[in-house]
Amino acid sequence: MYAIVDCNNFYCSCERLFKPHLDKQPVVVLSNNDGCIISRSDEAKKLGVEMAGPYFMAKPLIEKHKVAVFSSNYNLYGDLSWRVMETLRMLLGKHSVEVYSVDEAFLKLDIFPVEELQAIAKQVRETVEQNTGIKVSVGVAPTKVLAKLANRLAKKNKEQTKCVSVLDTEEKIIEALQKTPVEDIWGVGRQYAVKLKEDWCIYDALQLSNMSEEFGHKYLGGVVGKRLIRELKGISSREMEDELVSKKMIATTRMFGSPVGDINDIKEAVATYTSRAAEKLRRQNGAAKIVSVFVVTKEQNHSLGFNRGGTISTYTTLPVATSFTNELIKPAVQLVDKLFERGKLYKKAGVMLSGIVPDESVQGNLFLTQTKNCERKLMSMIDNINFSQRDDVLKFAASGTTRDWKMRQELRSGRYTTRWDELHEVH
DNA sequence: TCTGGGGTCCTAGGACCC
DNA sequence: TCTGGGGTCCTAGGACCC
Repeated sequence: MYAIVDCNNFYCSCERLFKPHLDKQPVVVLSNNDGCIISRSDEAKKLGVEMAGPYFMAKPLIEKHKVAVFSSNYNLYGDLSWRVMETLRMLLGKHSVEVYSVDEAFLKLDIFPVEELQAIAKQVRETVEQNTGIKVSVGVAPTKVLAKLANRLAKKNKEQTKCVSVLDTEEKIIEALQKTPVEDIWGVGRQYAVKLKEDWCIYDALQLSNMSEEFGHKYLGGVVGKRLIRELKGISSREMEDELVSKKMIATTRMFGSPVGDINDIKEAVATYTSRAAEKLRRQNGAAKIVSVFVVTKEQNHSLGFNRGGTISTYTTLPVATSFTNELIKPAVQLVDKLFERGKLYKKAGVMLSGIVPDESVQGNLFLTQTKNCERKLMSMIDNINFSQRDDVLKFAASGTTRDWKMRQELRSGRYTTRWDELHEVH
């Protein structure tokens, strides 16, 4: 049996932890650049504030009901996430915990008798709340997909379920399948949902679970779809995965605070994003061989509806994989010259590092020149200082100093748990 | 005026090889 | 008139996730 543990309205809960007067008050958290709404408290949901909706469109509603609004504060969320995951590892042993996202983890519960699962799930929920202040919901079932389904139902009906739902009998599974619309199944996105309903008249998970594996393979993305159908039938087909220690691709991309038309601003932004991506690369002891850069133009199109704008990208392959910021910034900035067109306005840029290999020489390498080893020490010093002081105390000149393009983040709360100078004060 | 960021996996199709 | 079969590797693009 598997469990999925999912933090309730995670980002909003993090904000509330340090602002207890907001308990029971509507709260929302915005995406980067204060663009969209990415987390809502139950009260905000009830008011009709929509998930992933643009902030400016929800603003009248938000102001009318005095909803508390926060820019996203990833330092805070990341740290609280770590505390939640540590609690789970402490309870079940680290080999039974798979961190799936910042606010979700799968647990493998095979060692427990089925009749104890309800109590265990309850204990998990209570311990996490006790230790971290974060409320979670727990769904338990024979497969990961069914566990997600259980979790969703637990959350939907908090009073009755107390945020715990265990599908330990055939009847409970069928009932849960029946109650789940096809678009709410984990692994069915917008496209497939439309196709299932329009082409096949499949509206709920029970109907989908009665389809054949071949159907899944043919119409829901090959082996992925086949696996999905099997999981719905109760045949576990997604095992626990090892924690993804090394990423295959590392990206840093941002919207600009306002549209940018100056190539030098774009170069500064790209240099900054490259520095950040290189930091992530070094954290996993990797070195990258491919540097890609993309820019997104601001659409001149005034037609109704939201236009995603055109993305233009290009990449370069380095002769030798590297993790040194300076060696990555140079090619990245050169790529901007290839992409930039004078007279156009840009709203976003990004850097991606791929072709990632383990940086063998990280332990020191006899054949490495002395200067390389010096550079490596320099990089690790920069990382340490930036980490312990504040972001970007030390940066490369190419990143610029004025940063006119920097994203908006006007409503961010303090980084209470990761910065001494922003420690929460109680008066 | 104003719509995020960071990932994964899979498939199809082309280039190339023997 | 008529021109194989099997494999690998790479890339672009689509779908999904939170």
